[in-house]
Amino acid sequence: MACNDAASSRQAWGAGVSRRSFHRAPEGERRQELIEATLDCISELGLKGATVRQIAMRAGVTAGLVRHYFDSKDQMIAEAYRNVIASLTDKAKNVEGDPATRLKDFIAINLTEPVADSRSVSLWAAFISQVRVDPALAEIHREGYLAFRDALQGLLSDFLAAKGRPASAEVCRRHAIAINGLVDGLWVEGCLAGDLFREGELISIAMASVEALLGLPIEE
Amino acid sequence: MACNDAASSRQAWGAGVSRRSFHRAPEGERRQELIEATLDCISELGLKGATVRQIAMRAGVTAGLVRHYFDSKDQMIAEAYRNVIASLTDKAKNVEGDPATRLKDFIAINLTEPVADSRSVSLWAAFISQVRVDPALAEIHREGYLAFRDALQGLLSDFLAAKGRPASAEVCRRHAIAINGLVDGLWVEGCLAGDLFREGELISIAMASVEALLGLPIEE
DNA sequence: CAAGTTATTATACACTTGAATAATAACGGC
DNA sequence: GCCGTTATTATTCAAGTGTATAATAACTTG
Repeated sequence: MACNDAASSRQAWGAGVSRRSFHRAPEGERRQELIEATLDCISELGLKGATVRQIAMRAGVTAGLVRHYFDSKDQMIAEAYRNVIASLTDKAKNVEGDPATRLKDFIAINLTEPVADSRSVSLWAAFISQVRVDPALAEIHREGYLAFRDALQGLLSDFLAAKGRPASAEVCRRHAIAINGLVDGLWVEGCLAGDLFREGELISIAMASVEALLGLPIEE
Repeated sequence: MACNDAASSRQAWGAGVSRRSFHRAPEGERRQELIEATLDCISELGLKGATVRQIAMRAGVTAGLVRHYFDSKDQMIAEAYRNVIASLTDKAKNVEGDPATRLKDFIAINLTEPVADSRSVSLWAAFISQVRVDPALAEIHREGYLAFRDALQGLLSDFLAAKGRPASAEVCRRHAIAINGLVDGLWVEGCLAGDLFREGELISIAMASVEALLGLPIEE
């Protein structure tokens, strides 16, 4: 984020032996910038548009630098994937308050920006499409999915208990699978074609659906 | 499907001026073979592994032929996308029988092979990831989604009427959005990590969820 | 402020890509 | 059975790919 206008900081160049001036980024910062640039490229240009040169250009550095921070382009992309999964799940896992509020917020967060936007779903889809190709990505997906579902299952367990209807782990598991599917499906379509839905409609549908699935009102 | 072993049909070659013998495919057949090979490549190697040469090899022809059937590689891929969408929606749209059976079959079909398999979801994701890049693909997706949801909405409308609980278009729309999301979400996860679920579990969860969402048993 | 370390640049390389071209083998009509 | 049409092959091309390497500018340490 610090000094990305490298493109404009070229000096005279071409005449003598001098080369472009540059900025030495602090520890770890350039790494994150490169990952961010990678994700920008993937979401805007597709996976095959995310070339080393294109990524470096966005990050305001030259292509060679990529190999100084990562063993290979593929490794950088795998690391970028972990970043995406984390950004999609972190926000939802940090909900706070009483069980009903936490459940409600969990659903709303996943259907609201920044989790729900076209960039996120593009990135998610790009990686999903590689799950069959690269087993490492498959493993990352699997962990992310299970962590997400487990978090949801915990929320449901607490919620049902608080409502005086404690449920077995098995029942909670089935509810978690269903609600996870519901939220994921609505998230995808909302991201891809948000204009097909009215403002707040998806959240409203999601809330009503969860209430129907659990057979309980979420609010007091 | 007819004569794919072109790789083995090379003749002497190399010595004189003769070239590889080949088979002139009937009208439209080669086109479909190329599309099929394209989809195979995308699902197994990813979008960027689906090169003209790789695709041609799978189809048992040489790379140049692609441009004889399609204006460009991109156009061929767009056409392949239409193929995928069609294969994902056709089976589900042709359900027959009484309203309850049609609804039940619709859900089951979407969560059973061949609709629900890792190849399908890979292809779907590969294209979804390009929706932001290529507006033509965005339009194809939009049409496919709406057709699918409209079909579901019709099924729901018939089902509710048959159960003596006719519902307005608006109510059916909301139910269709929710159930579509639910089925899509379960479909994705089932395709990606089917081993996380027991045999038939996803269908069982989907059926129970739809009953809860509609507030009605599906069976008699 | 000098010397050493290294993050960064510039350039080169071998290879792959989608596309264009010309030659030719396969087939349909007569 | 020959001939014209065209589907198919073989080859070429310029542009783009990830990676390797050497030079160098920026910072760190004394």
